[in-house]
Amino acid sequence: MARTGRPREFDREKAIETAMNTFWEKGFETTSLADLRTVLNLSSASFYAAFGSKKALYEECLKRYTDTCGEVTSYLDDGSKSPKQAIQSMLRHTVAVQTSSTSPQGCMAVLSGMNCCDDNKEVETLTFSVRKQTRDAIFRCVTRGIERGELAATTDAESYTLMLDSFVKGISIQAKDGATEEQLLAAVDYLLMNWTSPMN
Amino acid sequence: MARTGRPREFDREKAIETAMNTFWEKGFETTSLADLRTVLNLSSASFYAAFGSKKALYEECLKRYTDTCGEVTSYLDDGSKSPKQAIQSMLRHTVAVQTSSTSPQGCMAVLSGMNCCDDNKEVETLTFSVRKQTRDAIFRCVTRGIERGELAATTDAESYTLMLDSFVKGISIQAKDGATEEQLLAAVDYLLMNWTSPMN
DNA sequence: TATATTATAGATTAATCATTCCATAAAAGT
DNA sequence: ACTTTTATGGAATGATTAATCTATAATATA
Repeated sequence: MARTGRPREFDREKAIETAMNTFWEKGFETTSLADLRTVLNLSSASFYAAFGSKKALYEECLKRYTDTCGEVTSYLDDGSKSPKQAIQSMLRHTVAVQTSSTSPQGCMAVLSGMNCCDDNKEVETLTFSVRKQTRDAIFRCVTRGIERGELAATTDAESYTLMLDSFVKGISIQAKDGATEEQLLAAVDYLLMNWTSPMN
Repeated sequence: MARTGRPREFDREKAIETAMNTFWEKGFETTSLADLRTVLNLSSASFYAAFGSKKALYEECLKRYTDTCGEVTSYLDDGSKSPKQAIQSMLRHTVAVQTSSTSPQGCMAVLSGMNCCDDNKEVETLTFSVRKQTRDAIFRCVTRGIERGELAATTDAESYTLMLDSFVKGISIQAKDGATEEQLLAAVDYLLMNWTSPMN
């Protein structure tokens, strides 16, 4: 059964991508509905018919982000690599995405939903859960590193994870502040010297 | 010559401290003038007579922050300590401040002025310069570490600084996300294992 | 006591905020 | 052709934004 009614005149998927980039660059609170209507070239009625609300659109955009360029758990949970290699490839991918000239700098989950007013605390909660997912995946990777003997058996997985994850979250600030891919890749190399690897 | 006219009924210095904490916790854009008037218990006229504008007050608050609890360059430029010890004491102080229960979590220069609308780009610029000052001080410290032989002579000071500073900036996100002082101090210890110190 | 100066409370402003309403248009189903 | 359904453009909504205005109050100086 095909859809009835007047067909939409714009590509909803492309609109989400465009809105994602806007939220990513400017943040949830700082992106006004007028901003969205401008970049999407939509009337108010069309916007609300298609997306429900600014907040609902943001949720779709954040999901799009974690489903595409912001996805990192696949790197960290890749059992075909050594834990150190998994962390390394995740970090390199993260640096590449966050310094790319074709998308906003930094991580959407760090930069776009950190400070919301009381009415929009769900947005903070949502971005927090994304940040937590990354941290949990790093923890799994560190745990495997200890199990495999890549890291000392005495390593406190939680603290070591927090060390790595703090660096990861800091990349967003550096990228936003103008650090280049080359500079951050070199920083990644220095960080991983910390990871004592008797095997490679 | 004493000041003439009706005396102010509130303590301007205390007001700056209070406003600083509000901006620090909620961010510049998310803190409304109504919010400020509430926490300061001030009428609009009194507010503008005393501070000029929301932006001008923010500037005073950020200066207050970097002059007090947000001050870190003194740790990094302390020549009486070894460069590694200087970095370490700076990191420990930073962790203590950013996880203290008596003030907002994280760093004001990272969290309060990251995403501003077009009218308030000066606020972004201002917080950026604060972040840059910290990075420059870390760079000086790293350079001294190389000169003294604490770090390998082949160390790229810029990249190593970026590695350390990314961690520093990431502390803000972790603190805001609920990391405790103990957890972050342990993370600091793991980070500094990276700093190869033949001398201590 | 009179004047100059500054602070106060509270109303007011124009702009912007996210959202909704209304009339019309374009498609599918009967 | 007619009804149902959904999308559209554009005006209108009430709330909130930062900032200003008006009138009055409290101080120092002359």
